[in-house]
Amino acid sequence: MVPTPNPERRNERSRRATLAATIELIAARGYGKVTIEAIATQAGASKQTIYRWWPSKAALALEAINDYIGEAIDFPDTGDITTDLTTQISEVTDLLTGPIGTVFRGVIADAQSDPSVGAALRETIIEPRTRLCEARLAAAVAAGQLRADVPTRVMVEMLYSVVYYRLLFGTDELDPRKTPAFLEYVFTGLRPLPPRAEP
Amino acid sequence: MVPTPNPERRNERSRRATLAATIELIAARGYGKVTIEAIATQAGASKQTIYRWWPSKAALALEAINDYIGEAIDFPDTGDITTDLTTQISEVTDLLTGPIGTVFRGVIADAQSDPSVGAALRETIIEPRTRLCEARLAAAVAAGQLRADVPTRVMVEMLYSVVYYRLLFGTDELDPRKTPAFLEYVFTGLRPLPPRAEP
Amino acid sequence: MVPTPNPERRNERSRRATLAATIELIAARGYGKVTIEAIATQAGASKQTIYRWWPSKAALALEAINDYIGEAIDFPDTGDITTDLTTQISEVTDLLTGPIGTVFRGVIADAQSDPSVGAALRETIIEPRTRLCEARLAAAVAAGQLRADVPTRVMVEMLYSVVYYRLLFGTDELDPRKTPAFLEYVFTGLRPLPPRAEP
Amino acid sequence: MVPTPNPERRNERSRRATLAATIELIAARGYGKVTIEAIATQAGASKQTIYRWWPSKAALALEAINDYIGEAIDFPDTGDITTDLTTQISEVTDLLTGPIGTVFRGVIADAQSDPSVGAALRETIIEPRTRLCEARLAAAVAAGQLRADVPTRVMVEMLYSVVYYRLLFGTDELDPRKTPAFLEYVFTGLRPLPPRAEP
DNA sequence: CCTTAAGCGAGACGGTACGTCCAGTCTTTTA
DNA sequence: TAAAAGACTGGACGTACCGTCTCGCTTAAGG
Repeated sequence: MVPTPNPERRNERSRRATLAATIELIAARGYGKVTIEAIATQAGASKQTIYRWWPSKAALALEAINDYIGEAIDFPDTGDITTDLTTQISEVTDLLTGPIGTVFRGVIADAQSDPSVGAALRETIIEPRTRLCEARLAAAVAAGQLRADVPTRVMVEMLYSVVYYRLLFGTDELDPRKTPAFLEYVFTGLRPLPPRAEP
Repeated sequence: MVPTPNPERRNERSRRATLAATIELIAARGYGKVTIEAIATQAGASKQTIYRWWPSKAALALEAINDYIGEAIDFPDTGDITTDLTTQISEVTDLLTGPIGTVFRGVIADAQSDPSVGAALRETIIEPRTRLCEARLAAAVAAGQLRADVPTRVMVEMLYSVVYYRLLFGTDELDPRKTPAFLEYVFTGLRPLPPRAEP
Repeated sequence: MVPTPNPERRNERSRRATLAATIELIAARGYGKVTIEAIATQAGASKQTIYRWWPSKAALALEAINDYIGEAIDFPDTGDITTDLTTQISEVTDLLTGPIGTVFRGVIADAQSDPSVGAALRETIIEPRTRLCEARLAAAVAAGQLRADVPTRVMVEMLYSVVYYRLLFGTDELDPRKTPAFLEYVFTGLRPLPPRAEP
Repeated sequence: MVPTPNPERRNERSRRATLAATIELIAARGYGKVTIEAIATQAGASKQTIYRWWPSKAALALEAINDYIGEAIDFPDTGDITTDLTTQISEVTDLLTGPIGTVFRGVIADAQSDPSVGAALRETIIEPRTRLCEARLAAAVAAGQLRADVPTRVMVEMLYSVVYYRLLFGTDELDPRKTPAFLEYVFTGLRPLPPRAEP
């Protein structure tokens, strides 16, 4: 590593080229087959410059993702939690179906062996978005649209974990069109539906 | 690789030592920091012998896991699906909290870059157990304990994906004691509970 | 470095190719412009293999020289020290005019910064040949052809240092035809010659 | 390199500090272990400034040597060539025993790979001093103290090459007290001394 | 019983990428 | 406009593993 460089003097062109090269190469060859040397070459940067600003390929990929998806997209709030979650989960599913999905899978993979990657992953991606989602869910609870006795954090996990399960295990297709049905299952539960009251 | 070795002449002692070394080393140092050379040394085997029987570290780890957990544990069937799933999910959670969890996370990580690892993972671990679970769920559906209009495959994902989410992201503690409450959420759904009918 | 490899299992073909590549490349590009990577590539060897057997480029070059010039050429002994030294010094001059000269200059250069190279240079090249020369000079002293009050080691230095001076500084041409005159100067000294006795 | 800087605006303090740092660091760590970056840091100069005025570490070292030893010391002329050479060679030996010796060895080393360093070395150090020495030797020849049929350039080499041989190979100690005996060998030659005429 | 062919431990090999270091250039700021 | 500071490209360094390859040694089977 390099001793505490000065961020003000950083070359922005080199930074952008490096992050772009990271996504391009990973999307094209797969995370595991991309080396830092290849990224450096593709970006027209030197390895030293990369190591000056990022400690690992995973850190690079993580920043590339964050740059790509931009500011923490505000959670939609139309007043109806079902509508809003459908929108949101579909968007996430869409995103993970494209090149970012490949990059993301690689970062999650590296996080399994490198705790600092796991921490960075949680801090820069998972937790901020989880908190936004929790806030929206809390509002829905307050509006009487959701149970008050289920921790919002657990709700978030119930809503999103299936997406990651499919992303990582490849057992089922990631398809935004499945979102509404899935949400209905989560909201209504798996118990048999009671007979509708007759009018 | 070596051209089709003869499994009958295989040295069982060497095989066991290798699988044991795999789990020990991965549990001790983490999946990513364990090399095949280290496993060979620890097992008193030669690298050649390992490559003769396993194509990759992930394949080795996968077989080590399967050997460790033994026969596909039959899904319990007490007649009550809640009881049975509580038992089963708690057991899985327990397992993934120990050394096998570390090995498993490594295999999942490698599966993200190597499709053949993904396939092997699904075929030897995920799918067989998923099918057992689906069968039990189908029985519960038939017994009127679960909705008939939700694919059992989706039910399995809803029940287990949260465990893997926590395992891989480390956002929440893996704790078997949380299983009953979680099951209640999944079965009853997140909508507010209707007021109990007065007696 | 690699932990004490077993010389018996060494690949002789690889060793020869590496030493040959060393001389070829240094002769073609100059010592300083040759990298170990280039030698490895040219020899069809891997860097690791080179580092397994040689600690540095200089060590490689030194062994290449020794292999090239073969066994310590016995010092000639015709009975006449002038004849023998003429032969010997001319041969050394010839050798240093060719590719070996370039390699040799590089090793001497590295010896200035790396004491272990200096030691190896003395032990494998300088000292063995110095001792052979001293032995021949001692015989000449015993035969009354040379002064007995000058240490043979100093004689060796007086006889050979000019060759290295010219090799390293490039102040004067290295030309074997200059050897007889030079020897006459060293043997007779720089003082004016006394007038010959008339017959 | 920078296109022809204006020497008049040069910062003399920076120049001195750089040359001083060069000698200090090389004396302390050895020529090969000193980098231009280290010299810049030690001198409180920037790398750019160093590259503006010197093309290489060797050029820097060469100028440092020349600054250190000051004006080309005039060759002494007492009328007796033996006395004068003893003085001169002893001084050179003394100089090369100290820090300048280490710097000098480094420059000679670099000259083996970089012809421009060799040229600079000859032009700024070797040749000027050689010419002074040749002039003194020519005077001695004219005075009948030395042979007229030996080129003075060869005499210079015979007188000084042994010093460099010992400096570069480290085969023998550089000791000014050995100078008189050595001179006697060179002047009288290695042939056995004829019996002194009886009085 | 004795060959013989396979699996085995050992470890050297060609390769690839690692993360570091320094050369030499370029840019920004200060005096 | 020189100089200090230091980020930059480029490229070699020496290391670590990969997956392949010989090499003897052991071991079980078949002639």
